Amino acid sequence: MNVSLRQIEVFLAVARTMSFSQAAKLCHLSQPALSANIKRLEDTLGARLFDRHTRKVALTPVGHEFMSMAAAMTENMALALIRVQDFVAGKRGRLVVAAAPSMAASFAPGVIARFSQRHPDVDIELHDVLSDVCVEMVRSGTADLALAPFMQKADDLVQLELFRDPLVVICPAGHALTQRAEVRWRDVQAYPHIVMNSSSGVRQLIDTEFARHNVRLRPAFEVAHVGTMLGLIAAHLGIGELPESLIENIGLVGLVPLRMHSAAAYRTICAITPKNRSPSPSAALFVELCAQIAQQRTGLAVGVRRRRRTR
Amino acid sequence: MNVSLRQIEVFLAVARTMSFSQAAKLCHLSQPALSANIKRLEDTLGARLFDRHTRKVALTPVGHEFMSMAAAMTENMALALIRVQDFVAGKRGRLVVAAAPSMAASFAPGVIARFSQRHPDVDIELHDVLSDVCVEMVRSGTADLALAPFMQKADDLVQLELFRDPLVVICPAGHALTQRAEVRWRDVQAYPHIVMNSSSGVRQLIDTEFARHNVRLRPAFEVAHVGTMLGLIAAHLGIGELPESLIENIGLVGLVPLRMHSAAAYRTICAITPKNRSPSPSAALFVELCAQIAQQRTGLAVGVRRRRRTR
DNA sequence: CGATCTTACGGGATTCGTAAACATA
DNA sequence: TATGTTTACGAATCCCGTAAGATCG
Repeated sequence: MNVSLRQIEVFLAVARTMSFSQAAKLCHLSQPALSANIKRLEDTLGARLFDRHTRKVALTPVGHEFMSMAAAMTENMALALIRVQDFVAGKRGRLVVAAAPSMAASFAPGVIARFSQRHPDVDIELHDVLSDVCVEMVRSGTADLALAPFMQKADDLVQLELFRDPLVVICPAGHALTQRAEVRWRDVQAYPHIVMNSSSGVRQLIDTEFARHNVRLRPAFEVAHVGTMLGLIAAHLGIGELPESLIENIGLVGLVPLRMHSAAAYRTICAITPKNRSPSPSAALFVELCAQIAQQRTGLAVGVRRRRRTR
Repeated sequence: MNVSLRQIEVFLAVARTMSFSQAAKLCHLSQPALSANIKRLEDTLGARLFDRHTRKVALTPVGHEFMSMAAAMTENMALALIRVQDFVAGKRGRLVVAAAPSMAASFAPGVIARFSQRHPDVDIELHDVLSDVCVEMVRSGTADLALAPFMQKADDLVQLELFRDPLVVICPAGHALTQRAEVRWRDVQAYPHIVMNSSSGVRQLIDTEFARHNVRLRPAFEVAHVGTMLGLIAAHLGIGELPESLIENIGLVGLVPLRMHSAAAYRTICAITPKNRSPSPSAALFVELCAQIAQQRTGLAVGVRRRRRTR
């Protein structure tokens, strides 16, 4: 028993116009072709759907029954297809974003705001977790994408580079370093350090950089939270390095951020997606938007400098 | 945008088996043909539904979305088709039967009982109205069929003859006529008559028969209801003719029914349906059952006579 | 006679199956 | 290498449109 959607459509046209020839025009079919469609449908159902008299066409009882079914069916199908199309267009759906703490605090909110504005029917879920967890969520499929620093040796991931997130040295206001024109790793070495504990991505970056410059790290305190670090620094118990993004939206009271001179003192922030799985359309659009905003952000920074110059 | 039911079916097979080749077997298709189906579906939707790796197949997010839609759609379609099939098979539906008073009191209930037993999901509506109204209900489509006496000049109706409903003369017990071996119209003439008023089908039949036998009707009373007639007869105010069916299920107290000798003293009871409109399947089955039961009824009547003879 | 549905038949698009190519564990 | 999907191509099928036929007002 096979009833095609086309047959249902044709049937409804006849039922509405009560005429084979008019229905044929509506369906862009020749009248005999439409007749054949109805005939096939009637054959498969095993009953006549229309009583054909010479001048008029009328629904049989079976026709009436079939019509209520057919109308509901086509309506459902149309609605369902629109739903799927909206999903494909990224207008609808659910999007799970995993963001490293620094991104969750700085870059992600802006992107999410723009995205929600453009795609109000996409439910967005933001997980602010450590970089490693971000990547793990992407790998396991728990998250559609992650905003996190670049990961070495991750062949199963697509890591689209968005922008560089430089490290800054956080000092108490009036600290000796604030007098310097530029800060180098060896300048920093002299002072006691407040660092994040080793599960943090920032800590790993700092360890690498210290090692690369043959500078020894002197951790005065190992903390888990940024607030703790800032508090300790404000109390003159040491200085610390943080990604610029992490303090981007924080008002520093009695603290000064200093750019590092080293060109390598940055993390590359990426939009990370699984390589072997297709992204959801909304995820793809989200990544695209991330790239756009990252570009604008870089461009704007340059623009600001120019403005300052021209003043 | 055109998605066929076959494509949905094929898609679901792949989604369930997570394998193109296994799904091809389920769908009785060659594997390349199935691949082509999926490809076409993906093209019309504008998105991949499966991620194909060499060893395994996985649903994309769009695939997941489409699956929930597709599963619901096929399920609805299957249920709806079953509903229609049940309707076509007469297992389900609504059946409006118009029955002349005599039929509503005698023949119809038995048929309806049998029919309801066989087709419990058919809602039956019985209208016990005068013959003329019965026919009008069939003509207008208010009723699916009528059980009523044969109508002259009704080319727009199909009148399937079911059985003959003979007239009987109702006399008070001990009435002179009860002595006779057989009752003829001219025997009846001598006595005052209780008749139904002229809107009744029975009255029309009696008038015709009296005229045909050149016998004059002497109406002592014209009544509207059978009960009234029986009461008047019981009070020895006259005698009357009624179709046998009308008194079939009534206990006659102090009254005697006598068969008329005349072979023409009967009404032919028909199942009446419209000629130009297809009947609903349940109506057709009902008519068929009427014919069967009518046949059995005639057969049984003969059987009873035989039994009496063999005693 | 005219309007309308049905039947008959040739042409074209779609879809199928076989065979070969391709990709990955 | 073995398993499983994709591509290529000839063939069968299905479906459509034109033309002729049938029926009723």
